[in-house]
Amino acid sequence: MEEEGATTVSSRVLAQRVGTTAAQVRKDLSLFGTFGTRGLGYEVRSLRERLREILGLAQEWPIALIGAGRIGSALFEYPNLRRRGFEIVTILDRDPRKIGRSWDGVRIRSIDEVGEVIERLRIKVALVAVPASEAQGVVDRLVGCGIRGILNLAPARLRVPDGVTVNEVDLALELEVISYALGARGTVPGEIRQDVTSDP
Amino acid sequence: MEEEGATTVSSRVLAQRVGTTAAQVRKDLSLFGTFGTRGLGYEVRSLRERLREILGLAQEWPIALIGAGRIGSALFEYPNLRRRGFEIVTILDRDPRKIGRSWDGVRIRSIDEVGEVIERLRIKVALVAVPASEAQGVVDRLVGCGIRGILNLAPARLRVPDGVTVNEVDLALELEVISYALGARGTVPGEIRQDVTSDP
DNA sequence: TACCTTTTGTGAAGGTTTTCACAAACTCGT
DNA sequence: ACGAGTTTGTGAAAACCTTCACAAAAGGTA
Repeated sequence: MEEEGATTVSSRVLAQRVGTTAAQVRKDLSLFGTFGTRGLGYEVRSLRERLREILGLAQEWPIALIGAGRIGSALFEYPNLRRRGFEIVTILDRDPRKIGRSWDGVRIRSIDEVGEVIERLRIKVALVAVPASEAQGVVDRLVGCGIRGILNLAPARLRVPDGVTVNEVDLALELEVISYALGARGTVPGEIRQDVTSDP
Repeated sequence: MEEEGATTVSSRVLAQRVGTTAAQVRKDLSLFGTFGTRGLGYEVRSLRERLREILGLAQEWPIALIGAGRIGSALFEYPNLRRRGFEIVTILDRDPRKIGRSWDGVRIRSIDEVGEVIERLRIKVALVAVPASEAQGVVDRLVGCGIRGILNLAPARLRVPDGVTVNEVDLALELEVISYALGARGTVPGEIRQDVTSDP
């Protein structure tokens, strides 16, 4: 919206863009303080800035990529991560044939160096892209070295201690969600919705 | 559990495995019918079979992969999709240098053939892995050809008509969720939980 | 068969989230 | 400076979801 030249935006327009209702937008924002001006709406630039603060996106996050296979490679080349403030600053793998190579200037290191690297680069978040069978072991080591957040792409349910945040992405599961939605003949609880705003 | 030799399982054990409560498991299942035997629990094999039916996973789903770039390639090689009943049976791209090549026996075709291919192979679900700027255009064509479900990996918000199911996966967004969770000083609504069962 | 144990299925209670609706606060044009 | 027109922030109501708790139904045992 900033790039489109808008200086101000209403809850109704925001809701339309993100697919929810105006009341929801206002309630959600109100949980963090008061952002808008009555009769006018929200000032785009300052709203953006305050949301960035709240979401913890005012800083750059250095990321460790664990697993230099197909998926790891695709993630590394994915330009969107960097654009959104997440930079993969180290790559760790187990395979001796990969260790020592570089991707675009970033050395692939042995997973055994995990502690040293994480401390030196002050890494708090890791992207785990290893086979499912190795995921739990890798995660245990990461947590042991002080990693606080993990985005897990391996189709494995991970156990982590309190205080560590795990977010799982399982593409097969996402396809299963679609499969269920398509199969739902008639009306079944849990149908996929595509909401549109409606406020006076 | 079937592989582990269990023939029967209680709601409590199921809950532990998936990270919820026994009551929740029972309520959820009860929405679709009655599955268990009082005093004994659920028969593993038949529960699995009925859940597969409900989720629409009793069939194999042929999938169209749109976009033969890095991400498309990683998806294609991702063994988990096939294991879970989703098989990529055609690959479509726009780049003439890629069209005509094959990945593991699957020809990369021109996006212009989309209608013909989808009809011939009876494809209902597509995996969209194209740049964000092209996503909406591609999706419009897919929907026009009768695609009913889309798993979108492009970081773009898609508009589709009613009756088409879209599921978006945005890795940067998932990292932002972690960023927020780590930043949350003290207790803030929406904290990440790691539930464990507790039932008498 | 009778009784004890286990575990489901499910109303009711409790809790959370979303929507409604409106006073208060602001802008803008005159 | 004033009045008409917007739009926020938010209590209250409605909707939704989860947990509780227990009768009912089964298996096992003697």
